[in-house]
Formats: sequence, structure tokens, C-alpha cells
Amino acid sequence: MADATDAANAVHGANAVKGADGTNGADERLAAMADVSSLETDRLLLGRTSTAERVADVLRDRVAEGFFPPGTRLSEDSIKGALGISRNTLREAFRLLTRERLLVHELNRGVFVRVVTVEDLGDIYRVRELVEGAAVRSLGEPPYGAEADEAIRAIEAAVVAGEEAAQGRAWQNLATANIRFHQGIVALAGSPRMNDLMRGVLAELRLVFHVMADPRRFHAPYLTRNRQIVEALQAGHGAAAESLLADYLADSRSQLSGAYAQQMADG
Amino acid sequence: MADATDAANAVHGANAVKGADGTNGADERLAAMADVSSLETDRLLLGRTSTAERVADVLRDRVAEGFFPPGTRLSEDSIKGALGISRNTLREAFRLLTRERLLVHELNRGVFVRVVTVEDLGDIYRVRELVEGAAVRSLGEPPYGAEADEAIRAIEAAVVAGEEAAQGRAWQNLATANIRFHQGIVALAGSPRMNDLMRGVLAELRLVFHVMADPRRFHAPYLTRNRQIVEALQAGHGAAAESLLADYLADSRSQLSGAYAQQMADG
DNA sequence: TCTTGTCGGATCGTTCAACAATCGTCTACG
DNA sequence: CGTAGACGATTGTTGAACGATCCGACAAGA
Repeated sequence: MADATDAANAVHGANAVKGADGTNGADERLAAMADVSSLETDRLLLGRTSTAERVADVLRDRVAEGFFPPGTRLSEDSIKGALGISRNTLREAFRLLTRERLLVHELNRGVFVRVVTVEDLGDIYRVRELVEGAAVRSLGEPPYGAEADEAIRAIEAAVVAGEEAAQGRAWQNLATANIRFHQGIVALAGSPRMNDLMRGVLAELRLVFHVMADPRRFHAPYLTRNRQIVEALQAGHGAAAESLLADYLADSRSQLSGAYAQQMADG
Repeated sequence: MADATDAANAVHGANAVKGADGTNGADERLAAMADVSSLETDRLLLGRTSTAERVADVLRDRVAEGFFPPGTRLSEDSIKGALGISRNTLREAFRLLTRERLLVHELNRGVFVRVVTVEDLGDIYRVRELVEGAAVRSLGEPPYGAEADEAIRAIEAAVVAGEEAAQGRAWQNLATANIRFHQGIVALAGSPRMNDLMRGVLAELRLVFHVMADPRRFHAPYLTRNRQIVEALQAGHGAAAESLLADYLADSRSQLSGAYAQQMADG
């Protein structure tokens, strides 16, 4: 859970960085005496966070872990008291989270944890099929670029994490690993905007899982398929991976949407 | 300028609507006694807006029309005074616009109109090629659904608007029409999330056009190609439209990225 | 002359208090 | 039984205040 937090923040922070500023080319003399250029990488990590962002991090984790189930109203007063922050700061954190589609804001009524509709779920899968498929296809033939290689390593790490979680019956961690697997798939495309989109979509999907009992049923069967996909990627069989992934998503979609519709109908 | 404003707001409002609420199917009796159904369209417009959202609308338009060029710092104090609103409300509006990637927020330094980097531009086109292409492909064979038919009508309306703008040498309107054309293309997929993504991406692209002189050069040549594409769509030649679109994007990309890189280098 | 330390104004981050607007519910009345 | 209206709770918005941070200017030192 803690690592899920860190990972989410890291990705978010990396994407939030704006483009290069124009301060290059004037200090080559300095760079000659000490290798200052190596610090430029760290500079992105330096981005400090405001209180509102940290509050948003806390609330995001709470929502992700199911502490605030979908539909819950997040009262300004109670949360402000519990976290010891001002109302304005809390409202700013709320805005940040509505941006991520985790919360919805209703005028004069407050903010609620998003309730994903069945139509939303269909759209989520449409996006996934499109984006994840395109990401794999964009790989082309090996050798891949350094960026893609790193993405593949991240994917494999997610698979391993999932296998360990399954072994330890830590279903929550399994869900996290599964989400990170697909995040890694999209990262193959190397497009920050696609990563951003998919991060939001997968966060929404997590909300879906939270209203379902027995998360194991929706994650465990896909462990071996994740493994197959990453092995295909590592072997350079992009087309095979894409095909496996398409089947995966189709199966997952039908299984999940059926169960979710029923769950929503039951209340 | 005024119509650009209205259009931007209308599009934004339509896309900002959250998923279907569950209030359908229960009031058919009412519709029978008086023609209430004609009001259902307006109902989405009826969603009241907070002050912060209206402020955000104003600022969004100002940015879109180039009143605030990229890189401009938006001072809280001066804008708050000019609009006659509280600082907190203004900050909330800023948050809304940073969510749309129009502004960037730097801690303790304020908010700035986004400066799109050359890398951003590359990513923007990657996303466009992927998403717009997939949207057209998702059409399949005619007859299309009602949703897709309406999207095609919107596309054609955008083409007509563009042709009229070109005739009147209203280059700003031409840019708007062009953007709306591509927004319509994506709407073919019928995916709210894709529409959302593309709205943001096209808004970013507008920022690019604002730092370039002679907008005509980047829009006028594509008028006839827009026309060809929409005619292919109307004729049910999806594959042809997709191919035309792909060429369009490739040409646009190379023309724009070259000019933009040079523009950024010149300062 | 160049570098470094220090200062002060301007602006942002955050909190607090207050009031207006709105929502939901409960009640009393027809 | 249904409905209008009052009430309490919560959100929307404002205004002021204080500390923190940034940035340019200016002075001291090598």
C-alpha cells in the first residue's frame, strides 16, 4: 500500500513537470569544472509539494484502499478537523482530486467519491483496448529504445509483485500490481499524455473493484496471462503480445461488466 | 471572438457532464401531458456553475484568444482586482485551468500560461494520430449509429464554418473551426474520455498556434483536405477517410513542428 | 571585476472568521 | 395525504492576516 502511494506520486510528479526551461547554454564553463549536468535529472525530484497536494495524496490513498467507498460524501468540516488543515486548503485538495476523476463535485452538496456507472465501465474498457493495444503496437521490432526497455522491466516487476501477492493471499496488493502492469504497458508508448490518461482510467477501474466482493476472482486468473504477455515482450514478439493482450482485455471486460452490472442492480 | 467564446463554453459544458444519471424512464407520464422532452436538451446547460467555474471560463477564453500569451504570469492580485472576486475563488479557478493543462502552477511563484515545448508538440501529434485514427476506424461500415451520424454532422458544420472563415479572412475563426473539426473526428468514437483527452490536447495545440505568426499558413491549406475527409465519411468510405486523415496529420506535424522549433529557438 | 552575503519588496501559501446561498428534513397546516 | 414553509446543517464566497518564499538590488570581500 505504501509503495503504491509512492509509485503513484512518482509517476504523477514526473508528468507534472513542465518542459525544459531556456537556461541552457550559458554555463558551460561551470559544467567543465564540476559535472553539474548530472544534477539536472535530480532537479525534477526537487519539486516540492504544497500542503494541498499532500492532503490530496492522503485522500487519494484512502479512496484507493477503499477507506472511502464510492458514493461516500467527504464532509469538509470533518476532514478538515481530522487532518488539522484549513478549509480552503482542503477544498484545494478536493479540486485536485476531482481533476483525477476520483471525486465528483456537486454544487452546494459537496464532494463524493466517484461512483462509476456501467456506461463508464464500458468506456473505460474501450479506452484500454485502444490505448494499450496501440502502445504495444508502437513498439515495433527489437531492439527497442532505452525507454521501452525500462518500461518492460517495470512490467516484469509488476508481474513478479503480483505473483508474490497471490502467493501471500494479499489480494489488495494483487490488484495494485495488476494495475501497475497495465500502466507499464501504456508506458511502452512513451507518451506522457497517454500515461496520464491511463493513470486516471485505471484509478477509476480501482473504484469498480472496490464495490465488488472477492477481488481475487477478478485478478488471480490473469496472473498467468500477465506472465505470458511480458515474456512475449521480452522475447521481442510484439504481435503475439498484442494479441494476448487483446484477448485478455476482452475476457476481462465481459467478466467484469457483467458482474458489475449485477452488483449495481443489487445495490 | 465572441462565437469562439461561446463555442468553447458549449463544448466544455457538454463534455463536462458526468455520466448519465439514473433519472430516466420514470417521467414518461409527464412528457405525455406537455412537450417537456424538448427541454431535456437544455437540461445539461442548466447545470449551474460556481463563481470559480465562470471565472475559469473567462480566463480560458482569454488564453485561447491569445490575450494572455504563453509564458505570461497570471498575478493573483491584479486579476482578482480586475474581475472583482476573492483571491480564494480565483485560486480555485486557477486550479481548474491547470487541470486542463492550460496553466502551470509553480509553488510560491504563481501560475503561468503554459509554454508548450517541442517535445510536447511531438507527443500531441502522437496522441492525435493514435486517437483520431482509431476514432475513424471504430466507425466500421455504414449505417453508422445515431451518435456517429450526429458527429459527422458536427464535422461538416465545422468544415463549413472553416470555409466561411477563410472566405472572410477571419483566421482566428478558421483556427477554431479547424480545432472543432478534429474534435468532431474524435467524437466518432463516442467515448467521453477520448473526447476529454482530445479537448485538452487541442487546447494545447491552440497555444502553439498563438506563438506563431501567420496562422493562415497553418490552417488554410487544410481546408480542402477537411472537406475531402468529411465527404469520405458521409459516403461511408471509412478506410479512405482514415488514410486521408493520416496523411493530413503527418503533413501537419512536419510543417508545424519545424516551424515551431525555429520559432522557439528565435525566442 | 567577479563572486558572495544580505536586505527588502512583492507575491504566494495557509489559516481563520464571518456571512450569504443552498440543500435536506421536519413540521404544521389545509 | 399531500404540500408549503421553517429550520438546521453544509457549502460558497469574501476579506483580512501572517509566515514563507522568490527575486532583484545593493554592498562587502577576494
